[in-house]
Amino acid sequence: MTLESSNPTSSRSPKMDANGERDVLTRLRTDIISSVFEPETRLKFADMKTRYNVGIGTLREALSQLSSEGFVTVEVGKGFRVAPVSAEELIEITDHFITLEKRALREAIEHGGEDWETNIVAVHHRLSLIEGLPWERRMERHSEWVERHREFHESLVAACKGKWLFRLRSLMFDQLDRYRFVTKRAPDGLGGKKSEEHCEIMNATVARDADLACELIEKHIRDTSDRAIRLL
Amino acid sequence: MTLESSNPTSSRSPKMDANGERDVLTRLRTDIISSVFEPETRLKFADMKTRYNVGIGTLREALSQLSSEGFVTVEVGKGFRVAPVSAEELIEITDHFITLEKRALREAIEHGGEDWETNIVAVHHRLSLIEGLPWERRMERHSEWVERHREFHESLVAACKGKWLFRLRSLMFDQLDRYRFVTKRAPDGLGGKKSEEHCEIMNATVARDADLACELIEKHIRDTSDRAIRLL
DNA sequence: AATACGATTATTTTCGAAAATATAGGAAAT
DNA sequence: ATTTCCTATATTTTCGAAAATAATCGTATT
Repeated sequence: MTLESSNPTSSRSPKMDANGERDVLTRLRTDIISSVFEPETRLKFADMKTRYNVGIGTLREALSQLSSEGFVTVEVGKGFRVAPVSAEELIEITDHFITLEKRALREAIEHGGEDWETNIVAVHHRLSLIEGLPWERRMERHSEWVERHREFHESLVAACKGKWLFRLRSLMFDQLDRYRFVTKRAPDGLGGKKSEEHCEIMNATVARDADLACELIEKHIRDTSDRAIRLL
Repeated sequence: MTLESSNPTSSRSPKMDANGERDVLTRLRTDIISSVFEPETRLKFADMKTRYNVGIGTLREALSQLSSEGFVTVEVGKGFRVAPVSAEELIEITDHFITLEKRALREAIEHGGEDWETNIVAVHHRLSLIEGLPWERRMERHSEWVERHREFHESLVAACKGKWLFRLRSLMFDQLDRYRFVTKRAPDGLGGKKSEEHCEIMNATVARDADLACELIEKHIRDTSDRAIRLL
């Protein structure tokens, strides 16, 4: 069995269309997360149609799903907008995410098997390849880093029993990602620190030290969120 | 200011279409919650189109939203199905809901004003009008009871600060509702007990006794869920 | 019998035209 | 100048036809 096939079912399947392009739902979500559209921006069908090269119906479907996920707001008869952001909301999302992530992590540590462990190490390695790069290179591949970072955190909790626990924590993670993005530009010099933290989290998790892993991950998330709050 | 206009913004707006009919998303969700379709049933567009008298695109939009909410599953190229149910999932949903509802209730008790209080009393009264009926009458108006019961629980936490807290707890409430429905037929004789519990919960909440209110509501939810688990 | 293949049917998915609705602009009335 | 009403424009929303895909069934081959 290859590592690839042992991958836990991901919350977001790749969903490539016939041409090998990511589908419009995924692309739109990525664009909102990475602030291609400012908060409150109207998402007109005419524009979106040309931008993503899909029909109106397909767009509506994607947009209404994103409204369920909280990325866009909808006012009947007046279309869709990118959801607003606020420091207050970031604080709340951070809080929920930490609670859920810690619960999920404990469950995963309790139930995870060898495949789960192995996957964590593999995914972490891919992440570290980018995090080890000098600042400029890292920035070039930022969108890739975002994806690897998401995969890493997901791999940690992939073995958690609760389906809804996983689902809710993933919902909150994606929301956090959007906020995390505002800190992208700041040339922190924290790259190294973050990379170290990821390593420590991985070690504690694989060593099945739930208390330590939870403590580390809480601090890790809280730190980055606090940074984002100050920049908001 | 009338009571009606002081109503807190509901998570689910009525969304009537031009003819005064509830929209397809709402109707479909209600039908799934109330087990009109068995779990795992395929939801074919041809059938749904005639049943709800809407176009295919509109249906797709509704169905993909319901998949975000967890009511239907989707397999690309093979359409939509009613999500499965299991005792295991019910246990998990109950657990999440209790956690969220208690947090939300504390926040609401802390921040709620006179409008919030008044609305609770009003909505509770409407609920009690049905719950006071003899068993047979109650069964006739069961779907109405479901709606009133939803409104009652929502009114309790309506003043909670956290938008996402409210959102997540509503998500879980709707899922619970689906499971709650399997207990409909059972002629329990618990109607009176439930009605009493609702009254006590209201009293504790309006009296701002957060500890008591949380204790009562936890017991209230746990009891009904346990009943449902046994019947599953 | 079992398998593989191709043709037929059933179903989903995509798309843009048409209907419904909201917005903007401009003339008339106060 | 402000409001009201009508017209023109812009935008959303709905719908079913057409394309793409999956399932079914019968026939041929081993």
